[in-house]
Amino acid sequence: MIEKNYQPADIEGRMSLIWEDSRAFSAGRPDRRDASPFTIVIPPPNVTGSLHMGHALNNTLQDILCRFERMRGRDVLWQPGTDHAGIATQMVVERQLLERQQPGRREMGREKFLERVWQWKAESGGVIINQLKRLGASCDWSRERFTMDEGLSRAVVKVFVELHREGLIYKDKRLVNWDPKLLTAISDLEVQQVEVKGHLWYLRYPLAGITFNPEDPLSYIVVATTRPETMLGDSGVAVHPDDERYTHLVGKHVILPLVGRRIPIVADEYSDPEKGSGAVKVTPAHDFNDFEVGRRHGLPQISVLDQEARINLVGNEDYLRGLPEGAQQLAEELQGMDRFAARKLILARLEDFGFLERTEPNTHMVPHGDRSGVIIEPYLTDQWYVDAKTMAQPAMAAVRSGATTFVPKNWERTYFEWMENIQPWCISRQLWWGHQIPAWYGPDGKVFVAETEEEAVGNALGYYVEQEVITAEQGREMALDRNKRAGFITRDEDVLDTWFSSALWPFSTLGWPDQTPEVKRYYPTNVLVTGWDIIFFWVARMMMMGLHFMKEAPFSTVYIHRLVRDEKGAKMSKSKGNVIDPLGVIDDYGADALRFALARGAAHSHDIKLSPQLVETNRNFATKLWNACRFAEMNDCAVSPGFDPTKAKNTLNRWIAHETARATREVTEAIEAYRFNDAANTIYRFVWNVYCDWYLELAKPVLMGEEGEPKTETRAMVAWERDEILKLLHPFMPFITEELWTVTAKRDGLLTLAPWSRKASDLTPEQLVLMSTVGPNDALIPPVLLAFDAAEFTDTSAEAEIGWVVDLVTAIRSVRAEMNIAPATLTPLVLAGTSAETRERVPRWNDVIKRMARLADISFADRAPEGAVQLLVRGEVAALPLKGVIDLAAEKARLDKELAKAEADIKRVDAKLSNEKFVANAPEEIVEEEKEKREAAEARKARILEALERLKNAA
RNA sequence: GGGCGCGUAGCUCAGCGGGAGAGCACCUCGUUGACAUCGAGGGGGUCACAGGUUCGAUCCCUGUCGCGCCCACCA
Repeated sequence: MIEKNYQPADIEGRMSLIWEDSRAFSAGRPDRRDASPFTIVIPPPNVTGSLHMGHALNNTLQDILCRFERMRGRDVLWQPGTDHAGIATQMVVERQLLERQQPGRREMGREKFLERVWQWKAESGGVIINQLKRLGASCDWSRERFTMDEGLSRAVVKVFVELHREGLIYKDKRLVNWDPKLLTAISDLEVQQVEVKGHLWYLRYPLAGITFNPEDPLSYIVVATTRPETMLGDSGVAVHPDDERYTHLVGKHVILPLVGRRIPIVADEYSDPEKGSGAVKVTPAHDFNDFEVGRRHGLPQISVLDQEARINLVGNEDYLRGLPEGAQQLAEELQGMDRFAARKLILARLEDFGFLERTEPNTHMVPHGDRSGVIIEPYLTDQWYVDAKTMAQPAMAAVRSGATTFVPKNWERTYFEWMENIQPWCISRQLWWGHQIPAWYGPDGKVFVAETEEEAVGNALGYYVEQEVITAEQGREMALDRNKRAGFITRDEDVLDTWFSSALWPFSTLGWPDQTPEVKRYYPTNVLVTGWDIIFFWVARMMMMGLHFMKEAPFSTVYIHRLVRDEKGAKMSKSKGNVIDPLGVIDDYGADALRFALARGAAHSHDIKLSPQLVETNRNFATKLWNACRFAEMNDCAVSPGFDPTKAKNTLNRWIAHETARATREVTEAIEAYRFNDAANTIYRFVWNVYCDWYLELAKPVLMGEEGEPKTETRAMVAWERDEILKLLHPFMPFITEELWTVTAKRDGLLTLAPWSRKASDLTPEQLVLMSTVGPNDALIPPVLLAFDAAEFTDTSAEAEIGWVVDLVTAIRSVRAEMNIAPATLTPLVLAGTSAETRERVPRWNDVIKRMARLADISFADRAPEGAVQLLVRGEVAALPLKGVIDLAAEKARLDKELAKAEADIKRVDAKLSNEKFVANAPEEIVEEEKEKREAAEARKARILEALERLKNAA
């Protein structure tokens, strides 16, 4: 028995358990061994994460695909898991320590701290997994993975070691984006350019050998800068080689103000004559461009800041080298000062001595750390890099060749754009939480990279014994005792960028580097579903790693969805306070309603604007479905074992079967094309506007009438239809559909494992496999199946007959409303001059039409009675004799309006048909259509004129 | 500076070469035997603007204006 009221919360809790108990979502189910696999790897949420609307959308879409393919008989693996999220997690735990006034990370030491993080992970990590379950995500939860699992860590080490051996991972000393708050290097992608209102300062750099005089422009050269404090590290001034203003100065020197360093003026194309003064100061250790300029001209790299971006000059050999007496004083004064405080002081000094020419306001982009929010400092350090440029080549080729396709296709351009300009990927992070880099150093700094400590240490000791740095005996002792080798062989302290392990996700989760059966069966995956914000972070890097290690792209399709925004279109953010919590929405309206709202909004080229009200609308839809099923139940509409919908005799039943086949086809094609919104909207309309509004309403007289064959058939058809709807809707609204499936009949199995279309159930397993074979670009081959279905169900005569009923009822309702006829007033209907076809139809629909159009009776006549309202339905006249009730003038006005419309139609068509070029150039069928339109309009006009004539007579 | 996307009914969006669509909101009517979380009906749009291609343009091309986003080391 279906409960009277739809209560999503009850249902959803229950259904989750049932699915879990039946292991419905397990990959490799015995009944699917011969089926073709379908794999999706979840974008692993951070262990620190909790479900937000972006997750809700992302996972709803994945779930739709997985449930759809599962119902089509495929062996689905939706691989779940979480990401260790290096920086984010470390920050969470550090904050917790601070809140509890416990010793900080550094006081604890690395080992203790990591223990603490693992403890945190065990206690509160991964709450998001349960939240995903509440959303209805049909992952194979038994296969949940974590990027720092033993197995996945093994994959990380293996990849690092192999890429290092191949020269694709290397260590380099160059400028990195340094986060002075988190005290770690970060990658280009973790830097956000933020527009900042600042200043452009024009500085006078005195020429060497000439006495500086602020009044004499020939005694100095002007450089402009937004970061005056970096002048401490200047080691040159660059001018453009073709800039005639400065050619005579190239090769000469300037004396760096305040500092006193003598630095050269060089000619370099980097310098832009249009910008600033046309001469630019060169600070190789604090600016990416200057770094390159400095390299080209052999200028020294003078780093003047420490890790926390404080001035560091005292004892700084690079800085002090070649400085005159007295330089020490400035160094001491500035030492330890924050970079911005130092800027102020330096500017004041420059001004005091006449070195500051002028100051201009200047708005420019300043790099910020996306986690810390502080200004990033280009900083000279040793870091590990991936040769992304080399690895990007196969990754681009795979997309170019179509081995991997982006949907929508435009994103490929974005992908190429980035890949073509890719920079070395800095993968080392000065953090503790993460995969520690498998590199060990000897006393001379030589690097030993290996998969295990034993191996690396063995190699190192062997090397140093051979070099006679240590004796063989010492080597043996150190090999056996970690304490003995401490200080001699040390491990790299750094960990890898979180995205390094994420990049391996499509194969590391399957057990790689072991050649597991899962790797064989489920790699490459079919589709990756994600937002555009992590195309670079994640998608591109999975492509690189997948192609390199698996020799195949990790997925054949990348579906990129849009963002979820609030109802006004603003990005949801905590600070704006416009965040809609998916779990709250689920509490209020149910997961199904939320999912359907998201799916209906998931258009290709628009972000989704979500409001609670929108979810409510979709909850109402669920209620509608619920009540439709209750109606079926109340009328004893039950699944009938031998029932074959293709053999239905009743026109109405043939019609709904026809409509269902059409809807099934449309929904299937839409999901295949990742047009989730089209799919969901098609079902919405089919269920509400076709099944409920017309089919059930038209079936009522039969269902409430006497027992007999029509009633038996209709009951079976109502139930069959209900089941088809539950199937179509299941990928979108899994909970309510599974509940209704369970409650409405004794079933052999769960809906979630039921065959997608009726015919699929009739196919042999071999046929099913054949049809779900993956083709190029993951194109499935269901058109075979659909053509089959459609042909079998197509019934144009049923369509025409029910169409006529629908039009007739609609026309009568419309005119009754217009004429303000009370619903209680039953009016007679006279069909005038009807065709034999109509005459034959009427008895079949007599009850229905009377009921739905509020009629007293239906009769035939040669012509419409005088003073009747005359309607045109499919070219024939339906008259409502309402003499006395209707306002003749109003009726005349109504007919005049229709006449005008018919005449306008004729006129427009005539304009076309009389155009020789149109007749000559337009396709034949279009011309033919236009002619038919004209005829129809002419006929309509004739009928309306007759009607007007009769009206006149009545008056 | 480069790139992408979007401007269609009050709102959110479909449609993307041959007569302007949906949902929500709005107005009118309705306690009809699944459903008021509902039913019936209705109003409302020079499809941003200007050119071009075409027999024909909301749809294709070019430009303009407006909005949003991404990338970029420019002093």
